[in-house]
Amino acid sequence: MSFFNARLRYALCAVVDLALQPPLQSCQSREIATRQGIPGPYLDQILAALKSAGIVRSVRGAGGGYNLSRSPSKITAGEIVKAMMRGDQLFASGEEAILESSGAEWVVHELEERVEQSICAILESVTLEDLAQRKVGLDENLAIMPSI
Amino acid sequence: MSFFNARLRYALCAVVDLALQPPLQSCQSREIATRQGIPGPYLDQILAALKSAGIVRSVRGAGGGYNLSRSPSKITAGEIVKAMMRGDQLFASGEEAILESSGAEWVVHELEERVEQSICAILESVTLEDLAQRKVGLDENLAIMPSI
DNA sequence: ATGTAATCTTATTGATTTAGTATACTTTAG
DNA sequence: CTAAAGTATACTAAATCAATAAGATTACAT
Repeated sequence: MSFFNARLRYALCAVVDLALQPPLQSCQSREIATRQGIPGPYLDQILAALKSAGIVRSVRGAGGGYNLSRSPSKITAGEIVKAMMRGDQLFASGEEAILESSGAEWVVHELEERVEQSICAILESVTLEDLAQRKVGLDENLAIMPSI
Repeated sequence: MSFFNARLRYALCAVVDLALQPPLQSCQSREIATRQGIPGPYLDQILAALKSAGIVRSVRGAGGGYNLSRSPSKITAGEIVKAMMRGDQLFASGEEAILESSGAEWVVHELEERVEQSICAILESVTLEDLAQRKVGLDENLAIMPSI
């Protein structure tokens, strides 16, 4: 099942990682990779996709790296998810064809649409700031009661 | 993206089809297949999975077929979805391992869980009766205003 | 009994996607 | 110039998807 795949999870981790770094300072992809346990070259592909979606910026050359292109409070989880979808738009293909068919496809399609709507609503309501703050909170708890 | 795949869509169509047939009467898989435009032998596999999940019953031999094992109002879309998931339980694998990790996996996991919760809530709130009635309603509309 | 109509079971296949790896190239700070 | 970074493309092994194929099993009808 799991609607999230490794690529998306890695992207979200990477971007939360960036949100937790001091801003205005660019951060090497390898640092992110080791902190988050993501295979280095694979993360590069993901960062490239995030860049072309306008979510991160990059500075090339020695001393370069990545940083968020906007403040974490202005980036939603939904944007990351959209950036991670290869080509296949949600509901691109011909709806008329389905409507015409005498089968139950249309009703099923409506259900599917309803589910996707609710997914989008959640993802768009969660910002990177929310996720980053949540992580800080959890880390503090873990520091107080280490490995129960 | 699309959280629904062909197998699941076929299963939902098949089961809505059964809900629309006169009850207590078993219905051949081939009839369902042609009505719903599903490849015959593929539907057989799907019906087998639905059977072992206790959603449909079957009568073997000549004159046999399939029917719902409960009234459509007592079967939710969520059950169909669960029945169509091969083995991979939602959130089977070790949560502790994720919690221990210093990365952002846990926060991402929480988000994922929240999304799945909302999907389940929708799917469990929709019954086969709802879907079947909706289909009947649409078919009536289509009869009144044929191919605008 | 036997034929046949139906479900049931298992295996195979080709295409696609996933999750990486590998390699080479480009840009730029120092 | 050169080393440190990102960029780009191609490749691969494994898994999954959507079927197809072939046969086994069951039960009703005659």
